[in-house]
Amino acid sequence: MLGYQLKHLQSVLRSRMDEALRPLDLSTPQYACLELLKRSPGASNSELARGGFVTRQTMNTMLRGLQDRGLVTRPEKATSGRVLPTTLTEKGEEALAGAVARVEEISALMVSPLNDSQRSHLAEALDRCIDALSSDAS
Amino acid sequence: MLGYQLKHLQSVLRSRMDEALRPLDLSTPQYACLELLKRSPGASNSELARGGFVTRQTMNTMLRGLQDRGLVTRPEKATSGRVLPTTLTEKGEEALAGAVARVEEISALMVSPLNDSQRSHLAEALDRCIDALSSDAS
DNA sequence: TGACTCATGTAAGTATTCTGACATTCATTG
DNA sequence: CAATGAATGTCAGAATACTTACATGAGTCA
Repeated sequence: MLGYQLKHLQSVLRSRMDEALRPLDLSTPQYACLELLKRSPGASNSELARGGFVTRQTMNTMLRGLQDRGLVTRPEKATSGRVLPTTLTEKGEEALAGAVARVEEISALMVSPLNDSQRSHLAEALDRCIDALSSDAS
Repeated sequence: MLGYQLKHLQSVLRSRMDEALRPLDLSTPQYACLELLKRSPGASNSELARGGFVTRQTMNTMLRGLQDRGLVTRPEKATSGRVLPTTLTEKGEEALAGAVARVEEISALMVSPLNDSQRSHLAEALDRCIDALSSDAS
């Protein structure tokens, strides 16, 4: 039953976010990718894939799209190993800034029926559920 | 931030469910479809699509797959309108029963770190968030 | 040093889901 | 009654994500 609620909320949230980001020509996964890069500049493709909960092949094609649009940059050759550290461009930061503003609105709307205490408890509960399922299956 | 947690939990849950259902040759969306049919026997394709948070085209192809495997039945022609009421077959109910057992385990594991009160509050909070985002955008 | 293991980036093909479009049926409404 | 609108089922094509597979580079250990 809780799994169903999760899917429901995720579905609605995804719809709202896609709507809000469409004017910027960004999808929700693309937004997530930019957000990850903001937090972890120079992250590798694989790291971004793990952070975005997609395969590294999927993230790879996403990065190419963002790269072709000039939102992110990757060096031609790796300096060490095979890792190509990705960073946001100026243009990418601007796009992200606009996107964040829109997403924040939706996020705020989503939790608007909850007070601060309830929000903390919700976040705490979700983290515990994640831990419980993440046990050890790699 | 909460959106990220939701995506994370959903991702892990989906993985665990797919693993658990693989021996039965069922995907998580297929399981959801069978579960919906159990609760609403004779549901239409569109109703199932709404309940499973997918488009009716997607649900249509899913139903064909389940139909070809003999898990669900649809009449050839509609008795009224265009609706083709779908129902679980004997074989479908058996498959669902096996699937439910496995899914229940995972569901139980997921909420194992929470006590009864916390589980209620979590469910309540999720419902409120859903309502807040579901306002009026059709 | 050399074999082994592991993680990474990438390519190709498959699977899944969505968007756009159309015909059909029922209900409403003038 | 005729016309309109809404909902349904379905087809075709595009987008998206995944699986399988392979080559490359780094670290480990005998």
